[in-house]
Amino acid sequence: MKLTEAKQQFISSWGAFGTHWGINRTMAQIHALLLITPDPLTQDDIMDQLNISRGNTNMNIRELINWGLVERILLTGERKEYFSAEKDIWKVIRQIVKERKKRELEPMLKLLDQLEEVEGDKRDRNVKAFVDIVGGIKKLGRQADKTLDAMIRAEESWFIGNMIKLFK
Amino acid sequence: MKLTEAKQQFISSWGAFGTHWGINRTMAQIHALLLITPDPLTQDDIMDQLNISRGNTNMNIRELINWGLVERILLTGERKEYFSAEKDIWKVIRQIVKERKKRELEPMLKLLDQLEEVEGDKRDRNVKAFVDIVGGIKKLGRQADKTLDAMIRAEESWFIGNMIKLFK
DNA sequence: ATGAGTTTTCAATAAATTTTGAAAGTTCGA
DNA sequence: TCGAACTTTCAAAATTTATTGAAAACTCAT
Repeated sequence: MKLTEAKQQFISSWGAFGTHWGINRTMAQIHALLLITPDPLTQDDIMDQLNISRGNTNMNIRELINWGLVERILLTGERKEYFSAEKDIWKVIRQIVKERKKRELEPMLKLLDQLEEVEGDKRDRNVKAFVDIVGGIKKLGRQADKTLDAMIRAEESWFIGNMIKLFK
Repeated sequence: MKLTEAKQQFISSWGAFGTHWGINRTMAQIHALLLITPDPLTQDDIMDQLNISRGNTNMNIRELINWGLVERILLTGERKEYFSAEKDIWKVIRQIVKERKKRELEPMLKLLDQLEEVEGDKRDRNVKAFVDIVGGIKKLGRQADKTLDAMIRAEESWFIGNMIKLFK
């Protein structure tokens, strides 16, 4: 397989993959393109390579920057902004985990705390079923929260080493 | 908070949560409703409680069954089908992980194997960047695959116990 | 201060996804 | 075999989400 074709495949698959995880196709594709490109790219480079409009490109680059996955690079003497993605996949994963934890897991746990305080007799099977489920989700959520915290702090070698020990 | 209100909140939050993970709102809401309802429900019960059409209800129940999260229950002497969700959250999570692994991680790893065999001189920085990224994703993906396998096989107590030991 | 180069915004449009509901299909007791 | 009860399908409609592109805003060397 030629490099050009392989790149194309990678970008398109990464885009499709993203849509299964609540990330929009274009954002994932831009990320993919920046991942496999050793040098920083400008907005125009990205527009040209992915055939997307300026507005779309701009909006999704900014979103990637918000996620901490892409950084703006200013080359001295150049007017244009360049963009570059973190290439260390372990760092990428940790960054994504960190953001999703903050955006989704933490608010969810906060909500569950409130819902668990529902009024009513625990002997009512409806109340019991509700409290049991909410409690169960909370317990697992709390554990996930701690585990992910540790993962975010961990070094790749430490993490993988421990995982292998734990699960082999 | 009253039970009715709490249920409503839970269903609606679970639905919103689902959309961040590539799951459609209705499917997540039906799942939520079945989770917090101790007794099996019919299609009509679900339609009424969530205010959705028959077709929509039917389609999403079937999808939940495909995911192994809901089961069809036939009560003797009743014509109607009833539906009930697995209530053990740990089992629910394992089931979801198992399915997503099969549907997404495994095909992705297969693709990466192909892409890594790109033609070209490794001294070309473009080829090198591509191969490095693909290789890196593959390595982490492989580890995730193994780890998730172990998790799927694990008992909750074993899993959480180990996690606590590992990460505290 | 000017204006060429560049980035950002956002209303309009397009595309993708979800939902509806009526019709077709199935099942089963009598 | 019939038909009532129930389930499934799917084309059309509604809704949601993504994309465009032109205009506005910004930036900086002169």
